[in-house]
Amino acid sequence: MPAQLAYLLDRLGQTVHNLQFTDGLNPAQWGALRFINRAKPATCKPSALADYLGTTKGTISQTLKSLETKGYIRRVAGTKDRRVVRLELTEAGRGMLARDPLMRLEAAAAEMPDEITIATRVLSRYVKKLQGECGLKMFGVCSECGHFSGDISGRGAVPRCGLTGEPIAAPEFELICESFLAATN
Amino acid sequence: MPAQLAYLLDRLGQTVHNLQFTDGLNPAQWGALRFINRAKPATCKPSALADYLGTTKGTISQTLKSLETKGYIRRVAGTKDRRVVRLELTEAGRGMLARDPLMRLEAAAAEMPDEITIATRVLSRYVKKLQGECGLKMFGVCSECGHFSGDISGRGAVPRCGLTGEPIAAPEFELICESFLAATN
DNA sequence: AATATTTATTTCGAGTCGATACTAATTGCG
DNA sequence: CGCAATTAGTATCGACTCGAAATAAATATT
Repeated sequence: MPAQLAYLLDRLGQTVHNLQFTDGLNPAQWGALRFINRAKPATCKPSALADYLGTTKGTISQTLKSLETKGYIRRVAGTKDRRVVRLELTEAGRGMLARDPLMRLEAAAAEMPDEITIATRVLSRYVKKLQGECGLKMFGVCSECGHFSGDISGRGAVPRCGLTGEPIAAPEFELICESFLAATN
Repeated sequence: MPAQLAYLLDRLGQTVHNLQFTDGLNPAQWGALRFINRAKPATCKPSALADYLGTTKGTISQTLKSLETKGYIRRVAGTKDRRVVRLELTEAGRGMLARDPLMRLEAAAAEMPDEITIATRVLSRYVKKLQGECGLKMFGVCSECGHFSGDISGRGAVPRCGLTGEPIAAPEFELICESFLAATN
């Protein structure tokens, strides 16, 4: 009874981990593909990915090397700052995401949609708190970001990032940004 | 919106994983300590642990070697079947469990007890289904086992395992058994 | 402009993981 | 009994991970 939640999340984490040894990839490599697919171009770089996955830059470097060898990503030298490396999915990499093993997590919830929807909402707040307490850097999309100002619908003020001051084009709203500021609710 | 749940569980799993690099141990080693601490003596053996964690016997062998070197467990040769190895925690190993990093999972839920209790119930069913679909062997305690018969309170029929036919002593009710049969509800 | 500091990434070594091959003990069966 | 099939665990190999040190480019300081 006391350690109920910890036990459950331990088992869940284990299962999620084990699910991801498919198609010759491992959890870190799948995580990298997902990140590159969903992050803003400016956030598509090794250091942001390391923060996102909570591992070290050294590990990420190896993970990316492996993915590049397998032909799923490209490492492009930065233009403005020549230290940064921009990460891109190849066509094969994009194709791979259609086989993402974590889609099974959605499938398993299909028969209990209502309850899962509620539990997901609670869990979402829980994960945020947990990440904060454990020093994991928080990532998120512009439309939920504390820096965001303007109107998504396009009829009001021009959507803009309060941090950089730059306007944000419509398709970028739902991409992961490393400068994400969690709303304080 | 579509991949909401998968994203959340991915992040959660990542966090749970990262939490467990403490005190010179890693997630697999912590998992092994927890298992040995909570499993029946007859279930405290490498093969059961491998099934429990969803890894291979080879990997477990190395995990146990590392834990033995560090002085947290003992490997005792079996008496009846001389192939099996019985695993035991040392005094140091028991002390280590007081520092289990997953206790932070409980701590993070302290401020939202009611909601988490509900979410935990839903999640519990979800994890069971997920484990079933993903071919992960299910483990559980006698008092929730399909093989169990008798009365826990001690006033009714003698508690007994329907598989082995053996009576079960009180403190064993809450220990993990490899022969666990999930109730079909 | 020269030097120091910071930032971004890679390289390296020790330890770990998953898959497979192997050894040893037990069981099944003729 | 005797020998194949099964089961439990260990050893080995290549790939991967962590953590620390090295490299390289940009920024700050003098």
